[in-house]
Amino acid sequence: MVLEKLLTIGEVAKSAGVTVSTLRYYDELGLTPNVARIGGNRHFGQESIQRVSFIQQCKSVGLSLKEIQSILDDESGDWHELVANKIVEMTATRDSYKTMISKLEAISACGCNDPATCANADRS
Amino acid sequence: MVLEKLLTIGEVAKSAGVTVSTLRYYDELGLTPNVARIGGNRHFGQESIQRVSFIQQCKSVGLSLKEIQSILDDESGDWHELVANKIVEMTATRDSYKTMISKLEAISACGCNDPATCANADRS
DNA sequence: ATTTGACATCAAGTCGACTTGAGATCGTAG
DNA sequence: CTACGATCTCAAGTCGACTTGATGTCAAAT
Repeated sequence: MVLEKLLTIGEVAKSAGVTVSTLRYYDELGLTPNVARIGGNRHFGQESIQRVSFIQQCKSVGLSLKEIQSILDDESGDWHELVANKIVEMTATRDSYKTMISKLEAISACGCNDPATCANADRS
Repeated sequence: MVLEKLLTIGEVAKSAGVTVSTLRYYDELGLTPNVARIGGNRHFGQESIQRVSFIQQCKSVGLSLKEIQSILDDESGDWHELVANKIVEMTATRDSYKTMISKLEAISACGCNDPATCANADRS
């Protein structure tokens, strides 16, 4: 393989769109492997940018850092199950969202201005 | 109107499926209006149960207590906009979820076991 | 008379994901 | 050699939504 240029923490931060403190925090948690120390300073492989972006994507859909870690570290294929469960969860959330929307819209039409107790809201 | 029986904090907690501490906390934030004090003790109107359940529903779709408060307190119709924005947000989340799923499934098929950097993942 | 149970207040603790701040050190340009 | 910006560590702070703990009051049951 070709020698790849290692990146400073600042470069990774800029490319991945996170702060350097966040990167140190991730490193501390072991979310970024292959971090070389040269004179105390961290040096990241190129793949780190993709990896950190992936973490952000996962976070944006509601995964915790712990869950993300178990996906990234997985040796056993467990993340398939984890992801499957998350899909179910997410679908449920979407459904209750729909319910709430129509509830609110019914109340909106009613004009009573009390979302919580409006009679129109009961056709769930 | 008919005289309604007021409920103790314990009764509301049981019916709405939350702890009494949570109810005290909500009361402190002003999320439960019409709380009468009789000899120091809180007494809630019947509607409190629906109201608290409504709050739980909203929370479950990702609204913060502040946002919920602005829906419940709203005089001006602003909550329509708030809800509309949340729908957009939620839809976006769902979309990125889909993207992530197919990404993970592609990697799963590949077997390289590095979700973050798998080449198969790039057909976003 | 005392114990029990439900209620009260108030301060402090918890958890996750960071951020902020203080003070030290690295690496490079002049 | 010095100055500068980027980096380092470590401790503490932040925010939201509660929970936990200490301590106190009150009414009803034993």
